[in-house]
Amino acid sequence: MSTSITLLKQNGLSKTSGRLAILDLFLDAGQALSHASIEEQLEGNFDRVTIYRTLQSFVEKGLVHQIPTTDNTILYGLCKEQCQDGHHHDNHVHFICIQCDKTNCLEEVTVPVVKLPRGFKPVHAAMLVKGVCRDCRG
Amino acid sequence: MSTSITLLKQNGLSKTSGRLAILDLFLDAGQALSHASIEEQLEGNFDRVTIYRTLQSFVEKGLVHQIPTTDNTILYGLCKEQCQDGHHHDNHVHFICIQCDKTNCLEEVTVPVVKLPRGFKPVHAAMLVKGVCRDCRG
DNA sequence: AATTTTTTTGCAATAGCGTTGCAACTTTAT
DNA sequence: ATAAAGTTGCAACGCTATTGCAAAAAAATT
Repeated sequence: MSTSITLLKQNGLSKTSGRLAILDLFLDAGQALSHASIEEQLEGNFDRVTIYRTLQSFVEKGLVHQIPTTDNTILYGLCKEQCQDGHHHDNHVHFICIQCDKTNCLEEVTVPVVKLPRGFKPVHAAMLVKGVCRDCRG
Repeated sequence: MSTSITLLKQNGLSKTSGRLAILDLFLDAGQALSHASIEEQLEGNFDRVTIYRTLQSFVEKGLVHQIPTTDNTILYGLCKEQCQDGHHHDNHVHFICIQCDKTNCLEEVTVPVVKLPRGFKPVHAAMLVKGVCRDCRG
């Protein structure tokens, strides 16, 4: 059975062609994707709304996680290794390349714990690093 | 001379009523602001487009910095203390309260340095912490 | 202080992003 | 095979953000 079908089942999502197609894009890409790039890659085979709703359901079920950006778009990341078992982790650092513009989940780099001022109670932390990625350094 | 006039001069921006009004909002707020909340507070005294352009020029000149979010809006933060001298720093942690929804610049908490995998060259790092803020904990 | 130059503002129009309601369709359960 | 539940596409809508241009304001010049 294909990885994408397994992933959908594990996360309690019914198997539809749209979800499989989008999930395969993530598995192939190995990087974070935006709604726009998904829509482009699907070449009109699925409606924009379907893509929005699919991404929404993926986030709700914890299949992918949202990555904050400063350009008012949302990036979606699929964690390959750690999340196969249904448990989702997004406590890793995200790396945004300033040359190729790709965003990678650095799953081996966990977000460090910081000491907050008195009174602030942390629940979740995210970290974004901008720079030049491995591929662009050559 | 008022703080806002000084800040504009220091950052090479001409003194206009719109910029002064928006800058005063930041100085009063002590928290990060979105375009929407600024527009609301200005009560129609300035055009939406003016607000966009003002924020853009503030970012360009380094008066304020953009804070990434996952809800496809951009937040703008003014660093009070460290940035008075014209030097802008945004290497601090941002705290987003999940109860009151306010975002604070924790200027005393610097973003920790993380060790990246071989090949990745960092240029800039940002950190977001979600949780309950001082005011909401009571 | 008056004039010129430069910059900024508001309006109108436009484009893009994201959501909602509803009927048709597909998937899953019985 | 059928019924129930969930998903999809379409159309419409609302919100966010950008651009061009003329009027207005600020800064520089004389």
